[in-house]
Amino acid sequence: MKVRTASMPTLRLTPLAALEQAAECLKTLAHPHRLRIVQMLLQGRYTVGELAEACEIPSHMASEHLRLMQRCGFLTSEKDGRKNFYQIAEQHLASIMGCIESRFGCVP
Amino acid sequence: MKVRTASMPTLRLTPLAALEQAAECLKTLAHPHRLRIVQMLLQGRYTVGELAEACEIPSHMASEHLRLMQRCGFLTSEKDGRKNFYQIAEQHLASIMGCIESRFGCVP
DNA sequence: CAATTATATCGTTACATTTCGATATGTAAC
DNA sequence: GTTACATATCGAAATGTAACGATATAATTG
Repeated sequence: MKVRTASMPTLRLTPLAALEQAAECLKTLAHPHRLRIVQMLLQGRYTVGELAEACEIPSHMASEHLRLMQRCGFLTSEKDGRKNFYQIAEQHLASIMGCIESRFGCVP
Repeated sequence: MKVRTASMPTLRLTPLAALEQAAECLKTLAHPHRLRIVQMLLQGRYTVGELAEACEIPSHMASEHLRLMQRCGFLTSEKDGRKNFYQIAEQHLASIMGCIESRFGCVP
């Protein structure tokens, strides 16, 4: 067993309960189409159909992805006629997406 | 179909192929025990047994989590006798973990 | 060499997620 | 009212993932 000494700084650990929440959110984010949807919504307001077209998937599947992300607090929606516009609700998504983009490309 | 105008800035989109890679990595990260392991390794070098104890899991399961994270390039390991020390290989983990901590707690 | 310790791997079971077609709901156009 | 459109929901099939006990390897101790 490791014994802590004065020369050893105390280890900062987030409680497991908080890490479970974090893992849930990351799992929700961890899908290529959902990443693209978030990336688009960080740049504007879009309808289900527009997001589906950008991801090259049928709109009923985009709808499902949006429902998942709405359920964990990432997004909100506003109906306008028969269109449904989605937008970012969780502001931390900007910084997390920034990290992802800086690692996986397409940032000058 | 949405028509782009001068007042509308061009939409920056990471290619789907890159988002698939990103999603893979996020999926690997999206587990409470793996998050704790990464959080610890960002603060030092630890053995399988130490990481397992901190996560309160049997060490053969810690070993499995470590294997997954090593396989996607997050970690490397160095044997010393019968102990195996793991450490961070992917430097972007620091900033991503920073985002997660700032949202899910335990940062003053 | 036998026993112990630290880590890794295997095979199975249980559970969750993704995707898809079909269908439903609500709104607008004719 | 009927048709077309946008979105949402349902159920099934396929696939993926997590956890576990058992077992294996490899280094150290006695």
